[in-house]
Amino acid sequence: MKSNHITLKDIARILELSPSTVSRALKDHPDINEETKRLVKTFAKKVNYRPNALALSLRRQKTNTIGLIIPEIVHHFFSSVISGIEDLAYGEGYNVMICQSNENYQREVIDTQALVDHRVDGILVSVSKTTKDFTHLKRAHENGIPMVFFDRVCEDITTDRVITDDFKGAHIATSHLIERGCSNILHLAAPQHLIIGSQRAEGYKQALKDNNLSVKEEFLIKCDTREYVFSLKDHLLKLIKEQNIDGIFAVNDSTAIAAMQVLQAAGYDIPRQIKVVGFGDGPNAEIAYPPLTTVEQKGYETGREAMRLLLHRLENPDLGIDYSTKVFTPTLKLRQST
Amino acid sequence: MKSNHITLKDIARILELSPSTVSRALKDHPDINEETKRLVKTFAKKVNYRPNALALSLRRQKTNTIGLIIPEIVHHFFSSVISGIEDLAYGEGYNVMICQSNENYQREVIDTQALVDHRVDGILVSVSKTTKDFTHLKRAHENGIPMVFFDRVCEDITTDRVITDDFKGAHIATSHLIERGCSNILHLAAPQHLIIGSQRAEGYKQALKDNNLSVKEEFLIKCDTREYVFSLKDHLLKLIKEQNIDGIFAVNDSTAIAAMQVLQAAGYDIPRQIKVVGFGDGPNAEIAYPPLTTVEQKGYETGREAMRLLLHRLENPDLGIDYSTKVFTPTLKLRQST
DNA sequence: GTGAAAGCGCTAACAA
DNA sequence: TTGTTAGCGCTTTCAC
Repeated sequence: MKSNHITLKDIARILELSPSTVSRALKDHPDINEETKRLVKTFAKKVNYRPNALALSLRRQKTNTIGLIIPEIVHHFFSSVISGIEDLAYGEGYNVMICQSNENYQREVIDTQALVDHRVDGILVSVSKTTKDFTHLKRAHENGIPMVFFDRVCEDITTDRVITDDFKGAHIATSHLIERGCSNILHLAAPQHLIIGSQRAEGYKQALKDNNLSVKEEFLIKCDTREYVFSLKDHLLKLIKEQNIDGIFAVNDSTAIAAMQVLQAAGYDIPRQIKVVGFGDGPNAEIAYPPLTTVEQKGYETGREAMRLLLHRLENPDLGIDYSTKVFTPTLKLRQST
Repeated sequence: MKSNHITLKDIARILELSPSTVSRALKDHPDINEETKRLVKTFAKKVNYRPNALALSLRRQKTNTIGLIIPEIVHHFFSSVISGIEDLAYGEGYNVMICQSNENYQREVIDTQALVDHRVDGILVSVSKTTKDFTHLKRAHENGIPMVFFDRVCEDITTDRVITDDFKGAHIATSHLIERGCSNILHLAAPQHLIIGSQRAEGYKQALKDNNLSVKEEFLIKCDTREYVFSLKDHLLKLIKEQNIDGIFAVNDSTAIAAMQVLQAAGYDIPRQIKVVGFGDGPNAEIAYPPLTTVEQKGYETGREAMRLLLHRLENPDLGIDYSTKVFTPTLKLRQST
């Protein structure tokens, strides 16, 4: 029972026809005899013939495959993005080659390489947290591979982009805390070299300024994972107590939820004593106790739009440098943590 | 700036050498002049030459790609499986082509087709909930493509398998509830045509019998998603009240957590009045209120082991029908919901 | 030490 | 209406 894929040539030999006739018969070429067509098609179906996609791609110089480089599939936002991409891609006859960089620069470089090697028709990418050098992506782009960045973009490469208005999202979240009466607001932030990190921090700062609250650098803490929260626990609790913190805006939901758990364990009542807002609105937000008020980020739509832009470019190869940026404006999802 | 991948032939032409010489030079063939080698290699590096993986695969009759068919990436268990698979695959020079069936039979058929078309060297698969006909997989398997089932297996196809001892896991969970004093235990179950569904139900029943508790069919409710819980809310609350339910064993964590939320909203105290156990131990379990006692299922290890079995088979094509089944025995993760 | 030629599976221009 | 040929990018046998 070894690998025995039947080829077009096999069919030709058995049916005593030429490969080209078989090829044409299978794709209903007008000047093939109806009789022959029927013969070929029936036989092909019977032996379950499937054309070799590799050979096709090589021939056509088109793989009908698009590459996706994504930081971590476990995050709900990213897995929603994948669904958005796939749903559109499938409908258009494209396959998606998913690579998980695991937030690891080295892996991202290898992934890019692999996609280029496989001659994908285009690449969708959200860069890893640890990526600071973009030559691997630049090279692929200069090589002529259409590329669309989503969520975590690289500003050095001019191309299509799909982003969330992180500044606005953070501004909304922080303003909401202020409206609810908070005046000493902590921000648990992502690394500032990531645009989403700095934009969310800027939105937070601007909201404070707009409400005549002072911006204190020590209120902006680099801490963007659940684990990070637990490792900074003592520092956070000390700061919260000494500075009378009454609101926290975290750069993502799991950080926000971990913060709530640490605070509750220390005896704080949420939202009475401290109010918390997250960012993302994954399923965790509903499960958290209390359910988390958070900024709703549209993963599925982001993926879909990124794929749409890429398809548009693939179908119009002469678009040139007419790049577009799609911005999703997030909204606040009110729950009981504020 | 159009697609301009440089080929081996291009290099040969520019360097005024034959393609074969360039090919050999690049792979350090012994009888190529050192001088020539240096020349070729330097030039190849300079122009960033990358061999076309498609051409290579076609030539070698091996793609070094394995296909993965997975129900839903959003579930933590499955995304962990992916990581386990990828980590091993990468190390061995394999790429993974991930297809998400979305629990949809039609999609699973198309995915299988696509993987066969791409001539993947092997397939790892966990079947969708809605799949009842397995001909698509059978055909691929009979075509000689090595296949490993994980978690949700198909019993009709004899091949390598990686599974969790679902019976045991359910038995442990239910016994734990009984030990904690529960005597009227509900089971929120997965569809019974899925082996994991029936095995977990059987484990639940057996635990009841082993403890001289009666098995009531109306205590076994088909309900395996968060949404399902909310739609059955009234029925569940009625049943719980009328039958004095004091324990719930749910087939997965999100169902368990949703049940806790419904119960709490109805005024029940967990774990005092009703104790709840889940299955899976994803990150939700820690976030839930109260944190969820659950059966720990090893996603990463499952993926890794499935990939290991597949690699073993790829490297030993003459293994024949010497199939193996790896069973992971789950353990109980104690938290505050029981 | 290097090159010519054939072939992996497929298609399409050109011939018949 | 069907067949022949060449070629997509690569490797490898055989010849020189």
